[in-house]
Amino acid sequence: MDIYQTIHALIRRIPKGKVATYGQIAQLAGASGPRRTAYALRILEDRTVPWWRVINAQGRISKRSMASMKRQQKLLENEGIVFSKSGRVSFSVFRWQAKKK
DNA sequence: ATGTTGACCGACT
DNA sequence: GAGTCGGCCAACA
Repeated sequence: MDIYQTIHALIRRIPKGKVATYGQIAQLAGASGPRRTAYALRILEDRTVPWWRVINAQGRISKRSMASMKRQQKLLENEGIVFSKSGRVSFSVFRWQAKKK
């Protein structure tokens, strides 16, 4: 099980209606930096992984393509997540708190 | 081997 | 709030 599979498994644990940041996932996975999370999403093929619940540390959707950004925001809003006028998500309300084991 | 590229982040103007 | 900058380091050419 490589680091990317670990990251995918972690993202699967994010509950509906919550979000996590790249850095948060990377840290939980023991990955060397937030960019590993970004790469893990890039190579993602598993449709069961809720990739749209991963956003950047500014509470904003990271840019890959315009189409994917719109799609991601819509998916999150369908789960009850609210975006501010400036397109940001409030972490105090929607941030996923991973349980310690 | 060497150089470039990021679905990033935090600190700093 | 908006930019810049440097650090990060695996993947890729």
